[in-house]
Amino acid sequence: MQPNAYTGACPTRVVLDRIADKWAVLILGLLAEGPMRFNSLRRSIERLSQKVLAQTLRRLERDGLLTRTAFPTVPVTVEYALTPLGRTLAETVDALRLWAEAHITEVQAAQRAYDGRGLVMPDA
Amino acid sequence: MQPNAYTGACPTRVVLDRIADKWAVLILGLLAEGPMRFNSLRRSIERLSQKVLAQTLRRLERDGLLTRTAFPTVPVTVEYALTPLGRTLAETVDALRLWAEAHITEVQAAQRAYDGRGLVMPDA
DNA sequence: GATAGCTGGTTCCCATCGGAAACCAATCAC
DNA sequence: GTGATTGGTTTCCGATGGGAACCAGCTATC
Repeated sequence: MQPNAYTGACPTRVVLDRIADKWAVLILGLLAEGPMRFNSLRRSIERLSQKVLAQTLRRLERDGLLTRTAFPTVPVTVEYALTPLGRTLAETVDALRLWAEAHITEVQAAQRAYDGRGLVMPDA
Repeated sequence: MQPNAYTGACPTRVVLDRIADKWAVLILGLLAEGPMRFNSLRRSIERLSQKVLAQTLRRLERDGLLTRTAFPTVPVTVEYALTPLGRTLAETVDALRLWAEAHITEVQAAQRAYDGRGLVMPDA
């Protein structure tokens, strides 16, 4: 049996749900440039709360995409780094972020055109 | 000013949040092969509810990624098709799905290893 | 002629999730 | 002793997500 994300029971769904995530994309994009520490990540990604950062990091660690290393310094230092597997994914998801940054103008123009048609808008 | 997804106020965030979405990835992947109708999409993507499909489609339409065309047949026929902009995105997000399908085995192995360490697991 | 089925949705309700803020231990600088 | 650092966890509440039911309008079947 080969994986097929369109099949509901396929475990690929779970993985896709994890990596098709705004915060995971941004975290992997940063770690692609080198290892980083918890608070450094938090300060680099605006509006990302500690709770969600911790959750996302632990899930990515569980999926074998990054490693968590704690150094017994004082205060404790924790470093997050991509695994080889994570590095292959980082290239893929970074393309998503780059697409968004490259086409934001076109998307915003489309939104204005859509909203101007006097229809009910999905959300703000 | 150039777009930067790491800045909280950047509109890129909103776009990234929309395209870094499990259902959007699967929908765009199907539409890349040609236009499809509402119920055809619904049947092709298992466990996707009507409500979420309708929501996702309308947001993608608002963002200028796909077009919605209703034909006055009986019963009414509604066709969804990618725009040129949506086509550029579809290639990018399809890479995500393909990554998930290609590396699912490694991810599952990592999960078993992580869970076997006797730690608290993030979730099931 | 009543029932079931198709089309493409919308609405209701509840569980889950996300985010803000508070709290934590331990240690250092002032 | 007061404040700041480290890397989190806990609490609380509002937003979000998904399942199921419902809708109109027409057709095909029994």
